[in-house]
Amino acid sequence: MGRAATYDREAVLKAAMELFWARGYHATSLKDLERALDMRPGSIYAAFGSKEALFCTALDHYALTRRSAMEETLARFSSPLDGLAAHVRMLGGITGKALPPRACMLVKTLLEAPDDEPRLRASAEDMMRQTERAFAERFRAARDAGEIAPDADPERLAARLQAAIFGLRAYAQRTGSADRIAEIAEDIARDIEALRGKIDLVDGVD
Amino acid sequence: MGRAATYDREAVLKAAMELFWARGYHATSLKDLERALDMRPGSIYAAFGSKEALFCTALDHYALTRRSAMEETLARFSSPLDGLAAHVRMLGGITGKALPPRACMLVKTLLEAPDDEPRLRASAEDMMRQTERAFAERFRAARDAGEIAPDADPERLAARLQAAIFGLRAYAQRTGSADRIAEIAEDIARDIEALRGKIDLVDGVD
DNA sequence: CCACTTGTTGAGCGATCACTCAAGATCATG
DNA sequence: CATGATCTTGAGTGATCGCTCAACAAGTGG
Repeated sequence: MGRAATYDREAVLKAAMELFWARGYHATSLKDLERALDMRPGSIYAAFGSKEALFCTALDHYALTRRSAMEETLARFSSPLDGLAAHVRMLGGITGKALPPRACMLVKTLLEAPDDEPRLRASAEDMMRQTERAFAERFRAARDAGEIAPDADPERLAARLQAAIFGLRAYAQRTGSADRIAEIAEDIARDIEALRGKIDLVDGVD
Repeated sequence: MGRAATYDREAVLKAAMELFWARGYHATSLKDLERALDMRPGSIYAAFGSKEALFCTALDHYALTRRSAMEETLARFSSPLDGLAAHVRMLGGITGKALPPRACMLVKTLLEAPDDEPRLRASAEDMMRQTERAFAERFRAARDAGEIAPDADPERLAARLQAAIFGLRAYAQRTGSADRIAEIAEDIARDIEALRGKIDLVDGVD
């Protein structure tokens, strides 16, 4: 059935993701990719079609990786609120260890992509919306379980959480201080847990 | 004394800033700049030296503009805490009006600049540090005035606030909804004002 | 061993990149 | 008006961009 491919697609995608994540779309040239993937241009184009398509595939790979890490964390807690708080602490803690102190690749893509590159932008926006929806579902579950006030707005809480995480990760790229980042993550996590306290102000006065 | 320059340096810088802000450093070509500035390459290079130098100058212009807007807002309040809260509300409110729903240019630059472009990155980081220091000073003033708890950490609060603003602006680029952005800004502003309440938990129980 | 299919290679394509510089345009002054 | 100083112009520089494709390599089935 012809010659077998000599590269490991998973490993290649991971290398491409790492390079694009570190340098961004425009600042990454095919020469850089050839070196990082140890592939010649013909092979790259046969495997992925174009630089843009390769980037989108790498971005997908990134989103899937991060999403499964998040769901793993969330699943470890029966309380939705505790799960979300743990997720934020995880994001603040891994910086400098498993993850480089680098902003979210989706945010970097969103901020880098000009209006005339709609595919990259739309791809990043779409995955962000998915994550935000997952946040909203957890907040809704917390509300239904009576963890937070019944008049709490899950969508608003989800938007606020996502914005806070965007900021946390962007700030992580600004400073090298792992301690500061862990502090900010801790603050955000406590704000989530504090939603439990606000329920007392509403109907805990009986 | 020779020929006088035909362009208005202030207007040209503003146009360059707008273009770089919208499209980013790498995605902005000299052809784009020639069109936006209505200048030919020779004039651009005579006036600014290089694309990188022009970007840095435009970035300076951005930082100065935003910084003066911030100080104007802060000066309208005798309470440091109220000033900071108003600043955040201002950032959330102008989106879609005076300002486009676009992430902070400093953040965009920080996230776009790879490690081999240290000048852009260092420039953006430096201005961010200045803003963060200004935040810390206001929090310190609030503490000295007894507005917030005496054991509050101004630097930590400043870092958290800057991260929150980074996130707010990045999220603004993700969604077109001015209402959502205003809501998030309102949440952040209330968190700042709520620091006043926490003082009661410490020494307000007498 | 041959025919066939599929993967890899890398020189090289046209386009575009940031940038230069000799020539021309436009001032103030003599 | 002539001169000198300064600014503007835009064709053109070499380098690099993303990408192609004919030639070659390596596998399978007969």
